[in-house]
Amino acid sequence: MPTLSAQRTTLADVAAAAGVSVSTASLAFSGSGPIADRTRERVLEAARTLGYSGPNPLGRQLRRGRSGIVGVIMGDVLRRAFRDPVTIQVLDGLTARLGPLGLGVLLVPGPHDVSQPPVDPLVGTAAMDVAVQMWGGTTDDPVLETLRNRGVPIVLVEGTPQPDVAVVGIDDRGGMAEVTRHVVDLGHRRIATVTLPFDRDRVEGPADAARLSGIAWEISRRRLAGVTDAGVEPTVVWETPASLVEHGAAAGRALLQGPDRPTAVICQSDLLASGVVLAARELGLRVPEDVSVAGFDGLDLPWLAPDVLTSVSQPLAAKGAAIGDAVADLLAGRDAEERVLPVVLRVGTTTGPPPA
Amino acid sequence: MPTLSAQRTTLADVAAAAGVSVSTASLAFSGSGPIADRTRERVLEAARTLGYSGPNPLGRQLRRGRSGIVGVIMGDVLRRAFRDPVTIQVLDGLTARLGPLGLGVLLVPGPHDVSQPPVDPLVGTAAMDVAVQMWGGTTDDPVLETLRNRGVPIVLVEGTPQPDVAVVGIDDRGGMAEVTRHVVDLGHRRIATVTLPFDRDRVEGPADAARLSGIAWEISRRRLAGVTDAGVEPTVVWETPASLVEHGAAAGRALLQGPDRPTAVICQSDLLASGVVLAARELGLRVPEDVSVAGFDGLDLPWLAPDVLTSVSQPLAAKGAAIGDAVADLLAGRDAEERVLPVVLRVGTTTGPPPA
DNA sequence: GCCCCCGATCGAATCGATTCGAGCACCACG
DNA sequence: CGTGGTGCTCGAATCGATTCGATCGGGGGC
Repeated sequence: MPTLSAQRTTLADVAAAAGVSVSTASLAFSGSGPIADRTRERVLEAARTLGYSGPNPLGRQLRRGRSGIVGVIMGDVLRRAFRDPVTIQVLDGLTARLGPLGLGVLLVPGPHDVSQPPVDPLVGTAAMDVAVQMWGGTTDDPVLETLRNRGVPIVLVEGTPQPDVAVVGIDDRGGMAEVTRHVVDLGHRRIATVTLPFDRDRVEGPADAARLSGIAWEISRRRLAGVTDAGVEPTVVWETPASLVEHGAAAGRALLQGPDRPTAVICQSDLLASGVVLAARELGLRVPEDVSVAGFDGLDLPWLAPDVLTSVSQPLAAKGAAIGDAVADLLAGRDAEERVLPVVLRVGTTTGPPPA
Repeated sequence: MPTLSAQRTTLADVAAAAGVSVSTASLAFSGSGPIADRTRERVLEAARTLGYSGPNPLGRQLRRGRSGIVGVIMGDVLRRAFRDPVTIQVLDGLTARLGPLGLGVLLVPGPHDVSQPPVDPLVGTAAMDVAVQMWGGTTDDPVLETLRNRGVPIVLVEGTPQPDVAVVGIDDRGGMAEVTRHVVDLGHRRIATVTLPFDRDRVEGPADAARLSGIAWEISRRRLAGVTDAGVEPTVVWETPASLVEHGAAAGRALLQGPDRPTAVICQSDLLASGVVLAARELGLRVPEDVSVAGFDGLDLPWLAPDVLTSVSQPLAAKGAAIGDAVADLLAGRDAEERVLPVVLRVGTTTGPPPA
């Protein structure tokens, strides 16, 4: 039963079998420190015989004071967050950068819904050398609070800059201004906008002044500010509960009815925008002849083919890598500067001049 | 600087401050064992004063011999695996079940491509109490080999049953047979099928006898067998490199040309099927009047709306939960029985009688 | 031929908590 | 007033590896 013995075999056993001290055996595995080739061989041979597959990570971690784990806090239900290709691709870029550093990603779920406690127990108890919060992160975020108490360094993605927290983001505001100008330059004047959620309440529908003045989530606020920067006062600001195709479709159905419907809809995400496109088609409107639609993120959306969504491309893999760099900085004791990645306007086939 | 002191404060410090022994202080936190309320209060008070946020997980883990971590091995690049909603939703169900058990999920990437070493270093070195392999898992899988050497118990999802490994899966074969019979009953005779990858080579195109006889990945093999079970000999078996909309579209474009094109296409995943539907529309074919399309998984595909894909629904959250149960079994030292979850045919709007 | 130095190896302390058995004080009962 | 029991608290061992300083032996330099 190699399973059982493998679990119980320790470095001390191997050392004894090889006739060396524990410290020497340790050197044979870690490679740090001087050791004669012959000795190392002998130790490895003994390990092989005993079915010892290397030092127990738990012992190593305790001694080193490092777990080699980066906790990634998904700002929301896994399911929802994961249907967001943006998060996924960033996560992919992150793991790619973290792997060579010998670091692994521990998935920490956000709260499942408003009724549940806002902080997953793992946030307070799991071993992690650094935490990455993928979304949200207002100043009074209880998750950040907990992490700070533990003394875990934090990387915040697309959140509110604050002391003692490394921030990684993109130029949302500039990108949004750029795509808005593109739409304005085409001649549009009646422009509506569809936004990401404002806060944990996740309201759906047109936002009134009260809601507009209290947008908690940085990303929604910044992207909205971009529209204003371009000199546009949206006819409607439509708030969605999540960045999903179906919410975009619902927004589209609501916005694109009636005589004074907007001639262009600018969305804060590609998923929302593709929902609007589908809704427009459903209503018998041609895109872009009858209505122009723009998104944000620059995703490949195979199901819109042959159309290409006009959008603002953000460098997803690079963003993941930047997060990884920030993590490395914090681990090395450097304090990480704010990283803001550039975005670029992608003009597709879903925007054109407004109908005459 | 609460950060620094928090990191360095230990249970011993708290005990000293509270005027109790370390063991008593430990009891105050763990809650196991008898302790007077007043004493506990005193300890917690001292902890608060010192900015101690609870026992260091590393120490606890070493002592307990448990890390509280479940390693989840994504059978493929994160990016690709994550674009697969099936994996995501299962993962969500899994974390939901694992949370209450105090377990966290460590993401372990599969190899990025064929040229890279097939086993991520984390598989061999990261602390994990149980490993879950989400995909693949042939008998000679080097990942499983490594895990076995380490003595880490394994849960295999949709893989080849083998000794010492807990298996969770669904009734692929039965489900596929059912949907195939549905199509046959509608009157179809010329039926093509689009499959998931056969192996790490990820070939794209029609599969010849040689390839058909050597399908390494269990899931593709079983779903194909389901078609045969229903008495259907597919006119073409089209292999794809991954379960993605664009590969389905490519298959559709190739299959749906020419005079003796199939009247129905049965796909091994919904993503592939939706690609086929899009390709059909692109070619000016009506679905289901000109061609019927069926998928597998039972996903919500908002972009096909108002169409609903005929498919075989698998219980994704329940699958995640079943994996969690298997994990719990293994941790408790029970050996887990094989879990096979039922599937159910969902007749949508994409299948109908063949053209006259 | 002697001494010094360097490379290899070893011992022992340490990381931070958990846990078991022993000890102790106090209460209740006889 | 003595004894048995109960309920807390404490000491010490332990989990498995890393690492620093000390030791030992052999080869090279003078």
